[in-house]
Order: sequence, then C-alpha cells, then structure tokens
Amino acid sequence: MTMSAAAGLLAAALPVDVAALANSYAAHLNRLAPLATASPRLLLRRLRALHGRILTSGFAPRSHIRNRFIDLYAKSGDLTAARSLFDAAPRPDVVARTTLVVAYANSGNLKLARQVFDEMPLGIRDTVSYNSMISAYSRAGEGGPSAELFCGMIRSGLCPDDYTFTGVLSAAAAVPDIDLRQCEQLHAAVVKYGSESVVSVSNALIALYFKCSPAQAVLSARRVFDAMLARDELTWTTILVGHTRRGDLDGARQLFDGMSQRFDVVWNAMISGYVHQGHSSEALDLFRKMNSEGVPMDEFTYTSVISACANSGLFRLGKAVHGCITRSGGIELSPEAALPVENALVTLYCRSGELDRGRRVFDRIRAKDSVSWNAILSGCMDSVRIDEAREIFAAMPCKNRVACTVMIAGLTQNGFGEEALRLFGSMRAATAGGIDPCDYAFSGALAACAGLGALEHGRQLHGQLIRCGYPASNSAANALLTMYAKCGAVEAARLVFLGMSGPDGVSWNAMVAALGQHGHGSEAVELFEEMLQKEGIQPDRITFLTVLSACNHAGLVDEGLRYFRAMEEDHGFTPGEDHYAQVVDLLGRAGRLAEAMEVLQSLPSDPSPAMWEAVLSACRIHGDMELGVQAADKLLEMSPRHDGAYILLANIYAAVRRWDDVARVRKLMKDRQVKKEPGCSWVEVAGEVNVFLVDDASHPEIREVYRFLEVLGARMRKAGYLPDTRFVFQDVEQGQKEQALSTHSEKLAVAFGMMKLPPAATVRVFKNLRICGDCHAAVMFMSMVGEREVVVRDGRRFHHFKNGACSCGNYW
DNA sequence: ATAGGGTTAG
Repeated sequence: MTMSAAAGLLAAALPVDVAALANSYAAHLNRLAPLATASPRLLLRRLRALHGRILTSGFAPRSHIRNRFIDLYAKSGDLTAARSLFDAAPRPDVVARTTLVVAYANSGNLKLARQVFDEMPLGIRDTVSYNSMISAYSRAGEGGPSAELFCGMIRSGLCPDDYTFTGVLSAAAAVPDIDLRQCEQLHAAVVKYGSESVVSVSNALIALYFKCSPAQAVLSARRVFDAMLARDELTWTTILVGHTRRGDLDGARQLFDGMSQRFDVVWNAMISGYVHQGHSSEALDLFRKMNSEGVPMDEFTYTSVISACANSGLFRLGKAVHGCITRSGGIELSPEAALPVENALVTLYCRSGELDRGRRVFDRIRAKDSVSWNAILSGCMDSVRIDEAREIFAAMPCKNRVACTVMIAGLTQNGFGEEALRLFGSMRAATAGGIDPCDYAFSGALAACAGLGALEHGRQLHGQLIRCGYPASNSAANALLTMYAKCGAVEAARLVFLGMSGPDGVSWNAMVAALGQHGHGSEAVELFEEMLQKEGIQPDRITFLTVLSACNHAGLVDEGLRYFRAMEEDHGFTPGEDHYAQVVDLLGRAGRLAEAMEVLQSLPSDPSPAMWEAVLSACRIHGDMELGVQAADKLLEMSPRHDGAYILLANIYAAVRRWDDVARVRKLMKDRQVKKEPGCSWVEVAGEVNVFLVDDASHPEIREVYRFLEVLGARMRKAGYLPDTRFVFQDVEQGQKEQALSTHSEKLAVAFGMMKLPPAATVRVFKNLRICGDCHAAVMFMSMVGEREVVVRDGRRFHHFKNGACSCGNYW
C-alpha cells in the first residue's frame, strides 16, 4: 500500500466535513488565480504544492475543484498537467471541456481545441462553449469556421449572446473581401437577438463595416456609431482606426479633434493611423504634441512611434525616442509590456543597417517571443547574412508560420530555392510543428519554383494551394502567375490572371511581363493599355519597366521608346537606373548600339552595372568585339565579382572562336572566386553553359561543358526537377530568328540531349523545338535520347515524330 | 469556462 493511499484511508476514516474542505480548497485556488498573469511560474509551484496536499489527504476531488485546477494549470503553462487531470475525470462536464478548449486555444493549438470541442456531446454544449470556440477562431483570424459554428449553434437551438456576436463579428472582420451583404446579415442577426445596444457588439460591428470594401459600408459604420448611447474608448479607437485604414485621415482627425473627452489611448490610435498610411511626420507631430500636453504614453505609443521611424527611414529620430525611453526611467514597463517596444527596436536597428546593434537589443531581451526571433531573422535575411539567418532559424524555439515564411522568401531571393522548397515541404510535417503554410509561404515557395524553372513542382503547389483554400489571396495568385510565366507556361499564367477576382497592380504587371517575356509583345502592350483604362489600378515604375521589357523582348523598339518618354511626360515618373538600363538594352538588342551609347552618355550620373551589362549583351548578339570588351572592362572594374560579365565576355570570345580567351576568362573567374551561389538556378546555369556550345564540339572547352551538362542533368533528375527551356528559347524569341533557328535550336538539342531527360521533359523539349520550326534539331534531339515515336499537341496543331522523321498538321 | 480596439515579425 502506498503512502498516499494509506493517507486516503486514514482521511476517509476521520469524520471530516468534506464540504468545508472543498470550500477551503476553492478559496485557496481563488487566491492563487491572480498569479496567472502576475507570475505563472509561481502559480505553477503553488498549484503543484496544493495538488500534492490534496492527493495525500485523499480528498476525492469535486468536479468544480478539478475544473479550477485544469484552468489554472493551463494558465500557468503546464498543459500536460491540465490534460491529465481532464483525462482522469470520470465524466468531464461542459465546464471542464470548455476550459480545455480555451486552454488549447490560448496555447495556439486550434486543432486540439477543436478536437476537444468536437468530442463534446451535443447535448451538453452551451452558449459559453460555443462562444469559447468561436472567439478562439476569431482571435486566429479564421472567419469561416467561426461562422460555421455560429450557424451550428443557432441550428441546435442555442441563443447567441453578446460574447457570441463580438466573436463572430470580429472573425468576420478578418475575412479578406468580406461581402457587404454578409455584414448586413450579421447586423440583422445582432438586432434579432437584441444585442445591438451592447457597446462591445456595436464596436465589433463598426470595425466589421470598416473592413468591408464598398464605400457605403462606411456609412453603415457611421450609422451604428451615431446610434450608440454610450461609447467607450474602444469605440473611439475603432472609429478612428477605421477611418485611417481607409485613407480618410482628415475624417479621423476631425473626430479626434472634436472629442469632448479625449481618452488617452485614442492618441495611440491616431498615431498608428498616420503610421499605417505612411504619414510619419504627422504621426511624429502628434507624438510631440502628446509629449508637450503631458498625455501619458504607454508601450503602444512607443511601439507605434518607433515603427513609424523604422518604416519611413527616420532612423535617427527612432534612436532618439529609444534614448528618451531609456533615460526617463520614470516610465516603468513590465517585461511583457516592454517586449513589443524592444521588438520594434530590433526592427528599427536592422532596417537602419545596424544589424549588430539590433542583435544586441535582441540578445538583451530576456523573454523573447516569436516576434523577436522573427524580427532578427528577417533583419539577417535583409542584410543577406544567410548563414546567420540559418543559425538563428535552427536555434529558434518557436518556428512558426512567419518564421518559415521569412526563411523561405529569404532563401529564394538569395538563390537557395531548393533549400526553400525543402523547408516548405517539411514545415507541415508533424515533426516541424505541423504548420499549415499560409498564402505568403506559398508565394515564397512558388517564387522558388519560378527561379528554378521547376514547373512540375510549381503545378503540385498549385494543387495544394487550391486544397488549402487560398483562392482569394492576391499574393499567392500573383506568385502563381509569375511561376507559370517564368516556367514558360503563359497560358496557365493567363488562366490564373483571368481567374482572379480583384487583380491588383502587381497582378497586372506580372501578366504584362508574362506576355512580354514569351514573345507576345503586342499583346503585352495591349494589356498595358487596358490597364491604363482600368479604374483603381495605377501604373507604377515597375509597370513601365515591364512594358519596356515587353517591347524589348518583342522587338518593338519604337513603341518602347515612346512609352519611355510617356512615362515621364504623361505619368510623371522620373526614369530610374533600371529604366535607362532597359532602354539601353532595347536599343542595343535591336542593333542600335550607337543610340544606346548616346543614352549612356546623356545620363545625369555614371552608368550603372546593369547598363553596361545591357551593352555587353548587345555586343554579344551583334558580335561587336571591340565595344563588348570595353563594356566588360567597365563592368568588371565596377563589380569584379559580377558573374554575368564574365559569362557574357566568354560568349563574345566564343562567338569569334577565340578559345584561348574563353579559357582565360574562365580562369579569371576561378581565380577571383566568382561563383554562383550553390543554390542558384540550375536552369540558369544550363542556359549559360549552352552558349559555349558553339559548333566546335571537339574543343576541350566544349567537352568540359558537355561533362558539366551530364552532371547537371543527373542532379536535376535526382531532385525531380524538369529542366526549363526558356532561357535558351528566349534567344529565339528575341528576334534574330533566322540565325537563332539555325544555331540555337541545334545547340539546345545537343545540350538537352546530353542531359538524358525524363520522358515528360523530353516531350517538352521536342515540342519547343518543333514550335521553333526546327525540324532538323528536333530529329537530332529525338535520336539522341533514343525516342521512337512521340506526338505532342500545341493548340490545334500537332507535331509527330516517328522513325527518324518529323511531321506536323492540324487536328481539325 | 467566453468578448471587442490601438503595437511588433512576412
């Protein structure tokens, strides 16, 4: 017999007033409850002590005592203890179950919370248990499940109360593009169940209407606001923030100035409104006014102001605010309250380029949260300190969705696409925490596919994206569109574009680029003209860059020049270096090298590397040795590790068969350690290498390239990527057709033939060769890979290869 | 046992 069992028997034998004991335990637990916020660790110690005493006393726990324990264990952070108590209950009641739902929801594990909720017998569910689950979803921004539960509770005859409505309304506010009609239906439900006079419900309703895009929604919000008999500080912040988020800063300011009694926190709302709209100076003016009027500031004020500085590049001011906070020791912030401020400071220092200082602030934070980790992680990525970012990521205790997304985007942008895709693939695995990727994570992964030319992988992601239900996310759709476009699947890109409910400027730019890059130059220009007519879509600097590039690819030189002029004259954009580089490229590619050089010489500042690169590439196409070498010299002088310069220079030499010079350039690259990042796109390498495949197949340089291609092909097959032909076909599409067809397709056939492609890729290469009209190259390719017969369809045309010969025709 | 706004990371 164990000690506790013996004590239990003893206790049972004694005439103890069990009810009195229960009351004293309950009172004890009530006294402990405030510790949940003040000091969870102390709470846990006390709880364990009390729990131990109860166990040894042999007191058979009453359910309300047990429930209290479950609640407090969860609040002290020991979910395991909470769960085992719950499991030990013979018949857990609604309260126990609801407590556990809330416990899991608060720990961020919505799935477990929902599981406990679902296991709750329908008969015992009450309004509070529904409310708890609904508000859990609402805090997580999950509008769908919250609405579904709301309907479920009405169906089962339960009456929604003000808690229900605040939850459902605020969840609905998190739904992107919430329908005005749905808002009105919810509003009607509020009225029907008599909650319209509750301040919190009205507040949530106002917030909801402001999130709803149609302009008349604002009027509805104002009507609710005007009808309110009592308003609290939340009402005011909601209405102020609502106006500012819709860009109506003046409206907000009028309300703010007209308030008879100004709650202190309302200043924060106004400041954050200015910050959000990028009006940093007004935000800071208000901050100063707040200071001079002696309005008490809190952590929200500091956080807003510091992030205003970080966002608008006012780093010195931000640091001054930091100094003020530290100096005025009078403001005592608890560690919890200081955390967001410190997090904002990490971002401030990282953005100002002082990563090490950001790191020091970060290191000093005692209880770092996920935001702290993510801030320093993204700081490292932005400063291209990839290894450090990898270390941080590995060390992070909380690799959440944002952390993964930052990593994926950062890796992709810095040429580690494969690593990014591996991470994306592993994040949803249970071992990594089972994180469902959000639309931003998808767009990072899709960008990685775009960079790698991994069309098949991208297609799979498309499928997953649909299954995960992100049809409305512009960021995901834009990435998808770009992925298809970069992988050469223009039609798929077009379908994505057409399927979007509200394509934004980025979408339009991406679609124009997609058309432009694949030889549909005039269509690209047409789409651009359509974009100009579109209401609510404004062309930006990127748009013009894209149009110039489209004209460039399609050989629409004069149109390009016209748009270049219109950009400044009609739209008021001063051309940047990138625009000039595009124009130089446009002229150069068209063989108008003299004009290109004129542009270069007329620049207000020195030409950028990109412009010299354009000149160099034009020289490659047109075989202008002299100017080409000059441009390469310039480029290498400016950036000695610019890999493109070496490759283009080698190309120029290869074009005139100066193999010794090619070898010299390659050796120089080696000596100077000009290396592509290990994760760089293989496809790009293949395209690059391909240019060495200029006739002379017996030359040692070329043989080396062949060997390289074989290795490359093996690696790609192993990783499951299909090679992409676009880099090679780009030459074909960019004019020079006759020449390109006679040389490039053949080279391509040889190159891809050497790579021993999997069957699906073989078909694609064959199709592309046929579309280029090069029968000879297609036949050569097919015999290299040992195919006997292949039929591929291209629209209504088909291409047929059989017994060493090609034919083509129409299906109907 | 349950709620609403304002802050920080992509």
